[in-house]
Amino acid sequence: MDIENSKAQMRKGVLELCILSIIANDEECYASEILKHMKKAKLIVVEGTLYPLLTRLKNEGLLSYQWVESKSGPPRKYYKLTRNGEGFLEDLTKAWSELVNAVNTSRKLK
Amino acid sequence: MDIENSKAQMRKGVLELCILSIIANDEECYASEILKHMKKAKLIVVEGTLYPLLTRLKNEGLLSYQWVESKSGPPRKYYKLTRNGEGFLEDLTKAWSELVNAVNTSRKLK
DNA sequence: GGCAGGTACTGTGTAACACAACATACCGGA
DNA sequence: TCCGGTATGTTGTGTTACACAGTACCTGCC
Repeated sequence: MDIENSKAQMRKGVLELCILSIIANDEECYASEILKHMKKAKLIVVEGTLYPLLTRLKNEGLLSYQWVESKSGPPRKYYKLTRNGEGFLEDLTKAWSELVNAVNTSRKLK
Repeated sequence: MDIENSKAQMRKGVLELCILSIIANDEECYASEILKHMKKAKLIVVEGTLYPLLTRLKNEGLLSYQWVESKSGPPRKYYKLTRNGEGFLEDLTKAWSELVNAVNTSRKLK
């Protein structure tokens, strides 16, 4: 195991949180936009990872989507958070900050 | 997927970092002590998770251990970081703070 | 018609952890 | 001496989620 692997491992756990956050901030967006945003935040993800995740979140009732015509290709699925999704994102955000605290605690524990 | 599942998922990625941090701070410790520390930091892990991980880290040359007699049971394996382990922990710590920044960025991105 | 680019989807593999059962060593009391 | 309980360490199986690479389809343009 090298450091790249460990970084990928840490990233895994927060994908859900990041994707929901990005959708929440954008009001509405489609997969390629999400990918761009994540890339901007230095969280590299590929399409094959993102699409199944979006589908799963939709099936769980956290996201809904809408087909929108595009001028430069096939129509796009614009996602937005459902009410459940908003609640879940709140819980997730709280869990995240608790985790950050827990990790920092374990790093200082004597 | 419920919130507990997501929390578990986030926790997975940081186990390595936490365990190495705890061992680094304690100079030397054995599995049960690590479990106690993690519990104190609200990072619940069970033995069946910890032991294989310690073995893996040892095989990768990040940890070394030493048998030490105990007054209240069988001998214990006291782990400590190797020089490689110290370097790896530094990298991991850096990766962690980068991740925290990345997540926070994605949460504020507009 | 065919080519290029953009968008969405799928199938297979891998890695890591959860869980539960098992193995061994030590100690104290009957 | 034997037995039970506790502390420590180990192993095997299952689940889950993501990576990766390939596929499908639509659109516009030459």
